[in-house]
Amino acid sequence: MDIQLKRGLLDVCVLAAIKSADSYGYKIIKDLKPYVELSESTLYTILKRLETARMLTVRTAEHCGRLRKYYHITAAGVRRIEEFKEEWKEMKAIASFIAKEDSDE
Amino acid sequence: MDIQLKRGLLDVCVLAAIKSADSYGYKIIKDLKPYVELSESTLYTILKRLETARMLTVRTAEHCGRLRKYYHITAAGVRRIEEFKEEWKEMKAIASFIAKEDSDE
DNA sequence: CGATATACATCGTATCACGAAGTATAGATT
DNA sequence: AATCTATACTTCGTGATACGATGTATATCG
Repeated sequence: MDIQLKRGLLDVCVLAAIKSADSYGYKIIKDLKPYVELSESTLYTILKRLETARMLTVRTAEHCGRLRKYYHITAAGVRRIEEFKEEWKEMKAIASFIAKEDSDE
Repeated sequence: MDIQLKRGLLDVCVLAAIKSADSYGYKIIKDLKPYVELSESTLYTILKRLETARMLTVRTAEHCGRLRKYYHITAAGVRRIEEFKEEWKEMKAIASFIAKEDSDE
């Protein structure tokens, strides 16, 4: 899949992945795998960015001797998802414009 | 609308805008305006990129004393649109994942 | 004991959208 | 005649971003 195309989805995907239950980096990657592939470096960049934007909070916890950083969505993060849903309507309009132009020869 | 979100659409939008009939910069911007706003600097960057990728060809013509560069889509450009339609299916799957995660509280 | 999975971090690079600023002409308004 | 607006294309610099490469460290399994 084209990198440019999925760009705008990634942040919201990560937010969606932690929305119902707090999660951590490695798990987020595995959970999202069926929908979008994203590398570790990409994910940690995103998590850092979302944290700076206060769309999530972090809590470090030990799990079987290994450290884990659990991410928790904030109200701002939830709002971001809602905002995305609105933007998605515009996206659909654009996509149908493309399909329309393509159909009439 | 979020810049990142529309990124992947822009190239294909421009291709769609010239598909049924050759067009030129200024007209493309006006034609796309109802769907996506894009500045001149953005458009000309895109046109240059698509030309380099051989997805369109350029022809300069005079129109009432002013120069116009008419853009014509190539077979590769048409294929790019087809490819987009496939990618769009994946995009829809991702968007419904986001909506799903968001709905079950 | 070595391979694999888990878990996180950092650096550098390439791609890209866009604002700003510039050049130039035609037609309308004052 | 002068000014404004629309048309039309160009270039430069910047900030945002995805990602490969590389590194650290531990647990588990064969």
